[in-house]
Amino acid sequence: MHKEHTLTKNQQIIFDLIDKSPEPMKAYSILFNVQKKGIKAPLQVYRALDKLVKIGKIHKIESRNAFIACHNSSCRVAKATAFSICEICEKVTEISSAGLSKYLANFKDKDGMKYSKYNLEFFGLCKKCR
Amino acid sequence: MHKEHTLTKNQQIIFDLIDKSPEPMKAYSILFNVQKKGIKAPLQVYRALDKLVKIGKIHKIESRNAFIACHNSSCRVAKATAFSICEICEKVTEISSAGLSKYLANFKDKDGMKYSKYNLEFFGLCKKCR
DNA sequence: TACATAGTGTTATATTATAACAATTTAAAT
DNA sequence: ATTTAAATTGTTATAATATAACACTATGTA
Ligand SMILES: [Zn+2]
Ligand SMILES: [Zn+2]
Ligand SMILES: [Zn+2]
Ligand SMILES: [Zn+2]
Repeated sequence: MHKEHTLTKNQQIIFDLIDKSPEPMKAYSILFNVQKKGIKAPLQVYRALDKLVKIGKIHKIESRNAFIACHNSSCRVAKATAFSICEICEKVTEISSAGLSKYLANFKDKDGMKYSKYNLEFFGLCKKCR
Repeated sequence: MHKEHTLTKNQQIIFDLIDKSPEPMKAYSILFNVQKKGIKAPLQVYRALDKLVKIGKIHKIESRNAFIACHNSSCRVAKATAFSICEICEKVTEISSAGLSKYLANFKDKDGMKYSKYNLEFFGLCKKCR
């Protein structure tokens, strides 16, 4: 059993927004959307995002500078993430494949080193766009 | 045999700089370093970087917004990249593993879709920092 | 209570990246 | 050789992304 993090007000507002979004959200788009709830400055957004990433509630899509809610109960730690990204419609899906995560968690580089943390982004065309 | 790209003056200057650097370089650091050679504006740097990335001479380390020269003859196409990143000293190494690239090139998601393009970033501590 | 840790609100600023436009160079195609 | 298209350049301005610094408040814990 892992520890549940109680989100603060700002964290909850921002998580809810991202969680409801069908697509990854960018920081300033988040800011725009939560201004009516009293979150007025970029830092307030970035601080909440940092924390949410740290506890694994959301992930950052590095190639897009955007954030997506985690729907994969197995990666609460935010340390091993994989996504597929459509290069046309920008749809992003978190990949949850036991085989893939096992392979990557066990991967050793030339020096025999293992890495417990990674981020993988696949690019292609989604079903709709093909 | 693949086509050799003849670099333009700006592209060559910027590639040489990145290629000689022991660590990934950021765009504005590149700009600072090439100003004495007549490249004065960010756009001149970004345009060269875009092209160099496209032809696979350099790669972008997405999580660091930095650029590294490719020393892996097998990924000229810039479509399948993997790196290890030290979270302390920020050393970045391009991973060239036939097994890994084969596994990822053949990976199919839940819908049976394959992806020919991907970027993978491993995080950990390098030998020196452990 | 006292202390430490985390979160907040705010202003200002740093860093990363692109828009828009005019001119020039390069490589092909006729 | 001349025309044409594509790529590159130079330039100014601006957009988008992210952090520094400071004073203050809330929360948990000893
Ligand atoms: Zn996840
Ligand atoms: Zn799509
Ligand atoms: Zn490479
Ligand atoms: Zn290191």
